[in-house]
Amino acid sequence: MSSLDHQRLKVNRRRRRVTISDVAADLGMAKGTVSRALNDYPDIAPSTRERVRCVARKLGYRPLSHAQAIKTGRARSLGLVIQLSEHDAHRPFLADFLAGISFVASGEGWTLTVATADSDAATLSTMRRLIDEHKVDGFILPRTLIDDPRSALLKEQEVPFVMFGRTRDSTDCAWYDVRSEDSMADAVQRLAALGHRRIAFVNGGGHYQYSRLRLDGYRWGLARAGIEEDPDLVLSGALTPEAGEASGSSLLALPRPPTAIVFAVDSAALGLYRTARRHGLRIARHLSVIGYDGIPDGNHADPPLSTYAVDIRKAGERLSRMLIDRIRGAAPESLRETIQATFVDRGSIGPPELGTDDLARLVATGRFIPQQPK
Amino acid sequence: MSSLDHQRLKVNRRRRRVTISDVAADLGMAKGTVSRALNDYPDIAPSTRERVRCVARKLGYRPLSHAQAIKTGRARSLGLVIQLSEHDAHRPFLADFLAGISFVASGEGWTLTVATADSDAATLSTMRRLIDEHKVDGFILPRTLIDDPRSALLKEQEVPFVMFGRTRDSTDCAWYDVRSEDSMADAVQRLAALGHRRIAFVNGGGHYQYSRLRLDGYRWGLARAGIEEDPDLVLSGALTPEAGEASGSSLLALPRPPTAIVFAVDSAALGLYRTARRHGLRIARHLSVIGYDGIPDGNHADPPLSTYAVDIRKAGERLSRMLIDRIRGAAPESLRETIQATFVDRGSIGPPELGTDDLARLVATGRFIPQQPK
DNA sequence: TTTCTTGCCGAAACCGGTTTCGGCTGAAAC
DNA sequence: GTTTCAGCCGAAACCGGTTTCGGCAAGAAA
Repeated sequence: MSSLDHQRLKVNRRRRRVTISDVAADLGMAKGTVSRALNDYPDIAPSTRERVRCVARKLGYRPLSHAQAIKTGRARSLGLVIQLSEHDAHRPFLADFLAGISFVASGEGWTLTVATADSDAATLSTMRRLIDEHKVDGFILPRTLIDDPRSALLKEQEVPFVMFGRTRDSTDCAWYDVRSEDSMADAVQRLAALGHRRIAFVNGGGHYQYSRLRLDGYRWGLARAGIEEDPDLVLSGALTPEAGEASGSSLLALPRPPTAIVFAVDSAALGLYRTARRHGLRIARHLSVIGYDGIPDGNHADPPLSTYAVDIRKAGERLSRMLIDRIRGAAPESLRETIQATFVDRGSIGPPELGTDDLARLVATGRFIPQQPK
Repeated sequence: MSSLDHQRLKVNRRRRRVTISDVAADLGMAKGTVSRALNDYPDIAPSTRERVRCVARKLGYRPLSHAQAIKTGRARSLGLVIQLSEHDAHRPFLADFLAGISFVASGEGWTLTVATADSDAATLSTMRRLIDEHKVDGFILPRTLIDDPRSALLKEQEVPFVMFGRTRDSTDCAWYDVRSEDSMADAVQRLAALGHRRIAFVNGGGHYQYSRLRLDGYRWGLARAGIEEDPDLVLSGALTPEAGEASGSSLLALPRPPTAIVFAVDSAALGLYRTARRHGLRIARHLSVIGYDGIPDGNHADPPLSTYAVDIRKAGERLSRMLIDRIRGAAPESLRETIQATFVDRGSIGPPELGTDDLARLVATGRFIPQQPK
């Protein structure tokens, strides 16, 4: 490389970028040939391909992604619209989720476009904008609902997508999901194995697909443990510590309260600690509790909350991988995976120290008087 | 609109998108004229502009962002590279931060491109890739270091950026920052007003700019309260609960332990609760503690951690706004803002029940103060 | 009336790539 | 010695926009 070339390189670096024409000129070839060589077209001689590669590297050529996109119709970008209206048990995991997605995407030379929205309508209109301007080639849909309007939109617009979580109608859908129902069943069986017979279940929000599944799991667990379901012991709609606290209170106010409670959501489970404190009960000794999600807060509770942890980073990686495959033309049916959460016992469960009747008496005579024993 | 047009519209919606040429053809104009009309060029008659607007809307025309980018050199995308190796006090806030950025960006028709990295080197190479492929027009730099290699790179490449946090050399830098030093000073003064004279400070990581500033703030606070600094009472490097717990232990082991501790980082402050529990001390009664960040976990501690909360969503909004202005040509010097965190007293501070000597004796004798039964 | 603006728009170049098409070359087949 | 046919590459069209430039018409100035 002559010193003049060096100079030009410096100047290019500053003001003008190295284009494919620069590479072609340096090689004395047509720019179309350079493009084909770099994109592994079969009608390019291996020696030529190598020569082109070499010069391109030497000049520091990087194709302009949007210049490619205009002809290929591919922005090489994955879309993720995060809706953060409500409780958001996934909030603490967002960083890991993004890390997983971004890791795989970067490896393939793709990028991640993130937007946020505060309602279903806003989510849809944001997605529509991203589609219209063709900012992204496909979407990852977190937190799938039972009937998800997003998948309807994307199917209609023929935009590829993958879902994190299953949905009711999953025709033409690719998805990745954690089999939380299995964890719920596992939780019940563990508690039963410790000697619990009155095991309650506090579910999360109703319109999420996972709520339905987790309730199923709870029932399987009961069935396998040979325990008959008591409808009084099943509550739902608890996504926050406050709601969890309230659920706990009403369960303890029952004539025959549970000695163990399975929560579908960790953050609700944390609310039970307050309930227990108010009643002078010790978690694990008087009242066993298992959550689900593996949120970090659980570690700071006393005793730390036993829960099922989800490898959310891996979920991001897999979803990213699947979406890219999907965009490249893979059939949605071929892109479906489930995984298990892993149980982490941090000490919030144990054999019941008191039976349900003793527990009821303790609660009743405590500082807190239950509303009305029915 | 004829039914044939309707048909074509449908077909377009499906397979081919509406291009500017379609709009031009419908109007019987040149596509250049349409482009100028839509972009508010002055050499277009108002009536024509209106007519073009109308037809464009009718046909549902949306310009392809990367087709524009090729000529304008603007991808209309903001870049954010998140580095999540270490403690990450900002992790719980990531969602809000993204929401803030995304909110303003969307409003201007821009998008947010997010990438993650696990080291300084990876961060830089990721940024380089985004620059080379011109995926983004500028960057938001979170967690500014004292000497930040990212700003060096961006200055050299002449890529616009805004920093969240100040840095040592801020020439040509736009930034937004929370004056955490003021909060530290405020914390010390509050504690002094409650009667504390032995007030310790546990700092965060050394290479962050904020660590230096917060230490300054602590000192101002001492000076204003008329307390002389005791070097024994200043520790640093505590970013996690574990580190906070250790810092707390070593402070309590001093001959004249502090009766109050100011932490630069909430998550470290939470570690002190464990220390206190181990020593049978009650937070607020025997040991006052103030943190900084306002992480949600603090709410679940017992008693909840008093801290300084930062409006991270607003920070995202402002940074987004500033970066867009910067990309549009505003001078970096004109884009600098600071804001105050707000104190939230949740009950982890109070007047010292014991003097430093009594406290030392209590810790030394290891006499456990039983928790009073309900 | 002629000339000079000025306003407005069409035509075409351009941006930086990709893809199609056709022609040239050399070796194998006839 | 032709003919055929890959293999390989150049030329040019194309993608969907933006921007430059020049020309026409109407109105103002001479």
